[in-house]
Amino acid sequence: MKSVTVYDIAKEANVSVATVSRVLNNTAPVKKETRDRINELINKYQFQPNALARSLTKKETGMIGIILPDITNPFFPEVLSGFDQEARKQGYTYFLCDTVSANGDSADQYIRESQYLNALTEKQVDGIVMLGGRIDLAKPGRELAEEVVEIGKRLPLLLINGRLPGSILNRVAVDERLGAELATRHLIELGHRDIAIVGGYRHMSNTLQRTSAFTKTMEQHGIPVRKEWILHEGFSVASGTDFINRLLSLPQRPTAIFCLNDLVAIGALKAAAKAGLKVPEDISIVGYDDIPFASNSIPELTTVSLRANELGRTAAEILHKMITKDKVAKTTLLKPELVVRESTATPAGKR
Amino acid sequence: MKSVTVYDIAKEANVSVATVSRVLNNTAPVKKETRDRINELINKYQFQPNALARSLTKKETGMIGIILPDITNPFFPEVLSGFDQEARKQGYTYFLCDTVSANGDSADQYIRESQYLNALTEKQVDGIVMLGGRIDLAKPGRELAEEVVEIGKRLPLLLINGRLPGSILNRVAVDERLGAELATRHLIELGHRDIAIVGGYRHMSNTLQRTSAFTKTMEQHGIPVRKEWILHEGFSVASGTDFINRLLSLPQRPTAIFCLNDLVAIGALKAAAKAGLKVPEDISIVGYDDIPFASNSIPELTTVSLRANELGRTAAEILHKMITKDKVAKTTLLKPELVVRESTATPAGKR
DNA sequence: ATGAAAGCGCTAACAT
DNA sequence: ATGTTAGCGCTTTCAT
Repeated sequence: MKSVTVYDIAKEANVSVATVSRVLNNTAPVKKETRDRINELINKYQFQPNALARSLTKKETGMIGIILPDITNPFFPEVLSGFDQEARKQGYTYFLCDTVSANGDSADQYIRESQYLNALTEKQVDGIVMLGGRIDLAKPGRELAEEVVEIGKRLPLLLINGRLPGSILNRVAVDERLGAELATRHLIELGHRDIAIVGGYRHMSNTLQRTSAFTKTMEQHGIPVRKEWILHEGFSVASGTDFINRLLSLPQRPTAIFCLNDLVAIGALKAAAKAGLKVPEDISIVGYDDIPFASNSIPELTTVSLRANELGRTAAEILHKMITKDKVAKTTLLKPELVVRESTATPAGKR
Repeated sequence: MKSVTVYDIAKEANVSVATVSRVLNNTAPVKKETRDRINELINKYQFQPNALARSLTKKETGMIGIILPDITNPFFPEVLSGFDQEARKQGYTYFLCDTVSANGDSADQYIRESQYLNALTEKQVDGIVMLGGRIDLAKPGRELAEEVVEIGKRLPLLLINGRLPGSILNRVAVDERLGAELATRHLIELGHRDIAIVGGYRHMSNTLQRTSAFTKTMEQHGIPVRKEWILHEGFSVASGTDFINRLLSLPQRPTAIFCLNDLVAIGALKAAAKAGLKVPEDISIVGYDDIPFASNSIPELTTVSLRANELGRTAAEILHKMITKDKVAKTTLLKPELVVRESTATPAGKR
């Protein structure tokens, strides 16, 4: 099926392709009469200009790419949704690049990131947003970092909630330390002193930052932090139940648990229920992220909201500015918010 | 920043662009010596062929589009994830087109669908997958349907879990009637006779089909269906709690509730808890979709699995076949599965 | 095995 | 206000 081109339209309208292009893009005045004639033909043939050809000459595609770890993790659809809103508003259409690897191997994930980075630049996207993966590493390998930085030099590249040490890449992020501080202080103010912190990965900078802020906040209140109540290595529901089971088997049990994401908190909720513990009466649980389900669990989860939607929206906004060469701050820091719901309360001993 | 092209490579290698193209695409034998020389240059300059230019001549882009209603609804990320897996395997990169409208107005959604349909064809995608929106309508308007059908004539277009009456469009779907039958029979076999069915929208074909299958199954077992226990108009958590509250205020209460999606079921779970009812002891609840959270609620939700991941994967497979002009069945029907967890049990009266 | 040149469909000077 | 033409960067006959 041969598709119709500007030439076909031009010929039938007895004008040159330039004129057709002019009415298409409204880029120069065209006599109403001929414009009408052309528009009629466009309608008649349902003519759609070939965006590839257009982009080839204009050197802009209106396409952007977003690389993220796993759309199946409920945090990301929220971010993506905000991103989508704003990107759409600016007229972009975007490639979704999910880097999840079937076997959970993170080396695979980084390879995938590289592949997508490549595919996206070949496709001449106007900009790229990255989220998770290597940019969340506490110390990413030199090559891993360099590759991204290199691409960041050739086109607008924005990191969400991550960084590449020493690089000049733009980023937008939610203040990790503040988030952890909010959660910790909430627990302390409720009267807790025996607080565990679980979830995350020791090799990820977010985990490190949050844990460090947690420790600092505890110390500021003169509360000791127990090593055996710090359990990392996991961001899943399953690891959440595992963490709590380990905690419960300890001679000394905490009265509150700060989970480094909501998935872990949900796992904790489940495990607590199975163990016959009531939340928050017997134990308080606070999550992190405020995924949609956090407000639908029983009890509803007290958590730290990363305002994911806004984060995504902001990212798209900034990327757009970068593309249009507007000035943007190198780092945009969003403030997280504590959302107090039902899973936290004053510890039993203090009521 | 001027980017390097085949010409630059060709010149420096003392060959013609044709030769460079040959080694790039491995499309004709090239003397090892010159091939090496070219590859070296490619490496040296980190040369990346411009995919736009390539696509312009090859008339294939390796890009596809997926149009869906709302990535924030946890069912869709599951589908998308399966789709992603397979699409990636086939070397496609895809545009995500989310048609959610801020104000929840479905007219807006259809407009958005049209816009994306247009944008995607202009961008010369190799194929399109549609999900939700107008294709879920029991009777879509003529224009709405025609537009899609028209596009389906020009390029591979596949519908997931939907249809356009009388059209010749390919589709892959999960058997709606079977799903509803599975859920209903499960409840009946448990001993329930007082069963309500809630959720969905009367103008959507899935709601109609499921409700009809529910009714039929009930009748086959000689169980009357009560009109006041059929509550449509909502797929959200909030509508779920609303449905159940209405049900509980009735003089006659059902002993089991079949919710047309998991979100509604979760709302029902919440409302039941607030009303002091124990699930499943006091009332049984079954959902539909098997979203990830269904296995994380307390109690865990008995539900009908649409095998979303597989659905997405299958869609990508079929679309690929359509693109490569392989033969494909017009309709591919997947079988849903009942997943029995904790939210259903024998009714109190029969224990 | 390699080169020359046409063409993919459009936009953007530059003319008129 | 409109036409001519030269690209954009690549692939692909057709020659050699």
